[in-house]
Amino acid sequence: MSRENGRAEASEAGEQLALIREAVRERKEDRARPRTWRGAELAAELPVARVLVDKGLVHLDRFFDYAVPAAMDAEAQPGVRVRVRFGAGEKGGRREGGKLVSGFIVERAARSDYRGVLAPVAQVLSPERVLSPELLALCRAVADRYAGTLADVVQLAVPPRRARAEAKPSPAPLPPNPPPEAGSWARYGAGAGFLAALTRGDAPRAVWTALPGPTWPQELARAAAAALAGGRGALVVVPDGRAAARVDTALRELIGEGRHVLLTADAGPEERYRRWLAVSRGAVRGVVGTRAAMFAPVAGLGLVALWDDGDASHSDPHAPQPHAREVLIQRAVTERSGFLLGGLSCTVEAAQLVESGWARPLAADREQVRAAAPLVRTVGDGDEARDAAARAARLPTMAWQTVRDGLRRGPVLVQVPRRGYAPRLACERCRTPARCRACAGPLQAPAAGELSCVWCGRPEPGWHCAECGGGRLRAQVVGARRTAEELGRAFPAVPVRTSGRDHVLTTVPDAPALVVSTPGAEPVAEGEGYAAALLLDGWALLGRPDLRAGEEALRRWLAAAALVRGQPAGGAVAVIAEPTLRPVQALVRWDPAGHAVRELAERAELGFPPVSRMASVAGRGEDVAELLRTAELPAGAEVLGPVPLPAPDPGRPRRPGDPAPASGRGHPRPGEEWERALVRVRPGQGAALAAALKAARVARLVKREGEAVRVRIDPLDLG
DNA sequence: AGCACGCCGACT
DNA sequence: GTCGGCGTGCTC
Repeated sequence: MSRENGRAEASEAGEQLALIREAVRERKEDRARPRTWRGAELAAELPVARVLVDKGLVHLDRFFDYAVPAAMDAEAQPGVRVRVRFGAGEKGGRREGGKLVSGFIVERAARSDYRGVLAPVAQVLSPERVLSPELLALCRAVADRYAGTLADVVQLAVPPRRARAEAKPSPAPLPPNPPPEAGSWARYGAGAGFLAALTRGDAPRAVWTALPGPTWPQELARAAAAALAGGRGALVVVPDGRAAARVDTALRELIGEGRHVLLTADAGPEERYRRWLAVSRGAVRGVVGTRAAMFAPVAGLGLVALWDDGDASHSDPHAPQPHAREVLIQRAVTERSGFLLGGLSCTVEAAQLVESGWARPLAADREQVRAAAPLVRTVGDGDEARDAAARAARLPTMAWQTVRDGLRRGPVLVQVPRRGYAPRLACERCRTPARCRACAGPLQAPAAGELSCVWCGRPEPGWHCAECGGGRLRAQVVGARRTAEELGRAFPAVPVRTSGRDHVLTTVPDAPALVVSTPGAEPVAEGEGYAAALLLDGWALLGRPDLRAGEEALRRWLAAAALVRGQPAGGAVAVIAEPTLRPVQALVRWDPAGHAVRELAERAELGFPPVSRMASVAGRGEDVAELLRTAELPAGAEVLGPVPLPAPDPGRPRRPGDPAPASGRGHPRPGEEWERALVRVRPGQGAALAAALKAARVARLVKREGEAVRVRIDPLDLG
């Protein structure tokens, strides 16, 4: 910078300072208006506070400068929550009124680029620096990736304030625990080495295919303990409170009290904030929690771990709907920490991390798998039952025998699908899913209307199966849980216990019983585990109109089957589903990683996510079209559709866990026709896609053209 | 989103 | 001449 330049800037800054001082003096003299502050002077150093104003409006996704009164100088540090007047008009060189809104100071500065009179910070809500520079950078990165606003992401990352929790000091940090033994990690070839690398301070990245059985919480805890032993932080994110409690217990057994916290909703807001503060203040370096914990401001992160990334609850329902896997990948990279993505199953995204070389596989050899997994047998639902009792229960003979034999030795798990899965169309003869010839999207048949593509809307009147040439389609109809009731009647001497959405059982005793459960609610059987499991209605899971149907079916089957004793201990599983289907075969062979690799290859071939990247744009037809026309999409971007958006099912109220209708405003109003388009880009262009869609949306909002549109990066419901 | 400013038509 | 219609643009 030249001498002249420097001087010019300095004098400009001086002038501005004088202007600010004058404005503040005027305010002081204006006694008619009550003030929340009484400072006569501005802070001597860095009198400007850059503030993130907490209003979710897309076009306000930037910082605003405020003056820092001297009285607030010490407390008005970057990261604190403040109240500021926002939206006031200027009158005679002075600001009047304006609504009090809250925000965060993100930076203190010597001068402002704003050519006007700065309003003073109205109030520092608390001196607690909750939005650290690291957390701010993470929120910024997540907002960019998901075409969302910083304020929206910060709202997810920083829990609401609880004054009482802030008043208490956090306990003093404890010295690191000694490194843990390898324990059950010894069953995995690279397991002990992975733990050692975490303790040493390295940043190993692994996709871990967990062996069936109840030990994975201990293994997650051991990995966290290994990172903590090296004096670094560890963050473990799991899908639900039940899993979190199991990992929490395991970690406490390993490293004792006081070195980690459990961050879940059921602790209550105040207790949760107290624990979050202990992490934020650096008093505690270990975190086990559910989705929202993915942002936990752990100091010196040495490990981020995610369990079961295929579980839908890892996707935040609040705008901009970030996925825990993507957020933790981001953290592993920028915070140079180790990374562990584990599950009984394996998602396509996880397989892609391995295939791209970003992470390494962490799996046991086949011998270990065979020893730990139950014997899985499969039977197509067309097979006739030969004996009368089996026919009464509407079950194929083999399934019936599996249950009967299991009940002699212990509890038997019966997995029934949840209701409400929409059917997908498949070839009647060979059951190959029906796909669009133009974009390979799934086909749908509206109640009255012709066959068309769910993605691009192209009609497909003369469909013929690409595999076998068949010309007839079948829609899969859910068989229902009635089978389970009938099963209960068929074994009258055995107690029937149910676990579902409303009452979830945590455990069941090690005694003969039929345990009927929906996927995800399976109780853990005490002792050795279930003697057998019966997985019913595979077609309902496989027939969902979703790109991930196969992966999801396998994930749920594996989760249930992993609760059954290993084959050497007599554990047996019967799955009722077409034996030739890929997920069924993967279950029989207990090979989730292989399944994911094959799915990944197929998605690459068809141009599906995550190999390509997608975004969905929904809104009134004219608004969708306008947004897509104005957006400067990356080269080669492909727009599929738009197609009419199916009206939300009014018969089924939303329940927790259901995907939320995103981003607050902008629902189809009665009588309003909504459309949805998908935008598909090549790998590596996801960031450009998000940026383009965000820019186009901002431009539209600034110009106040049309209604809001919903933009969703990595949409889950790809019909 | 609010709210103030501004540039044209009917009124005292 | 002045009041006020709501189109346009900004919010530190």
